[in-house]
Amino acid sequence: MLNYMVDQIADMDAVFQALANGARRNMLGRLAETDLTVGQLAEPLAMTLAAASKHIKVLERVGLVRQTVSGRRHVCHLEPMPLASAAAWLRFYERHWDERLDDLELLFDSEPTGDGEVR
Amino acid sequence: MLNYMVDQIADMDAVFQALANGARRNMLGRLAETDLTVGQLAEPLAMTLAAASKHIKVLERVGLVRQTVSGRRHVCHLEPMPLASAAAWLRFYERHWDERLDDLELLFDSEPTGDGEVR
DNA sequence: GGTATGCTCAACCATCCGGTTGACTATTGC
DNA sequence: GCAATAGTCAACCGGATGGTTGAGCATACC
Repeated sequence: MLNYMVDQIADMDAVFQALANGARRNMLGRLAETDLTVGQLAEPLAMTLAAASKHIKVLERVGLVRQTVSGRRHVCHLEPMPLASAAAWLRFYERHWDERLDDLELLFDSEPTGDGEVR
Repeated sequence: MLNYMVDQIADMDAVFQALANGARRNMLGRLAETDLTVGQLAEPLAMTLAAASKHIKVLERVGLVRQTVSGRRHVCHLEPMPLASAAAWLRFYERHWDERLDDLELLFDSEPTGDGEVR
């Protein structure tokens, strides 16, 4: 019943699209620590303020960021729920990569001279 | 140390980009059940074989699908590891949406006439 | 009041994306 | 051998993306 809410927050295409950009993932990562202004988000990202502002609007449109104006500063806040729905989609495939990793471990275990060093 | 391998498989941008399309996610979902040919993957997806072929190539480029030719049929096989690296990136944010869901539950618990029905 | 700061908006540009069509290759079945 | 089947490839097209510049608008500071 909570899952229903999680799934409805934004459509998958747009969420994954929003995540398909390093600058935006960088922003999300830093917003996970604390709220930041547009300028602070832009600062380490070799691009103009206008470009950063557009990235933030992409994140806002899919519900990943909420922006509140405080004086002349626009403060951004992480809204994590769309990430939960993306994670939920991925979780369906977990058994597949688990099997794959089990196979790998089996391979390592049967390695005769293995000392933990991979290659 | 296995994580190292998982993270290296493909760059995040491309993986999330590949997932940012419903047709491609549909393909992955069905490949999770069983291997399928290009034609079988295309069949339920209102688009030409050529378009489907291009989607499959996107999935191949990021390592999500491996294609083997068998006669005139091209059989596609799910390669799940890039999904694991996407999931790993998302897992970092899990605590955020967990907190958020806890807040929601708290809200529901304090609801005076709550009977479990969400609107 | 006047100037610097923080940010948005609109216009523009090059590139990418998702789709089509048409031509082509290779296999299969009669 | 010939026609049908299964796919790929290249060219093209319209719309989305990711960036820039320049203008404009509030707010903060002296």
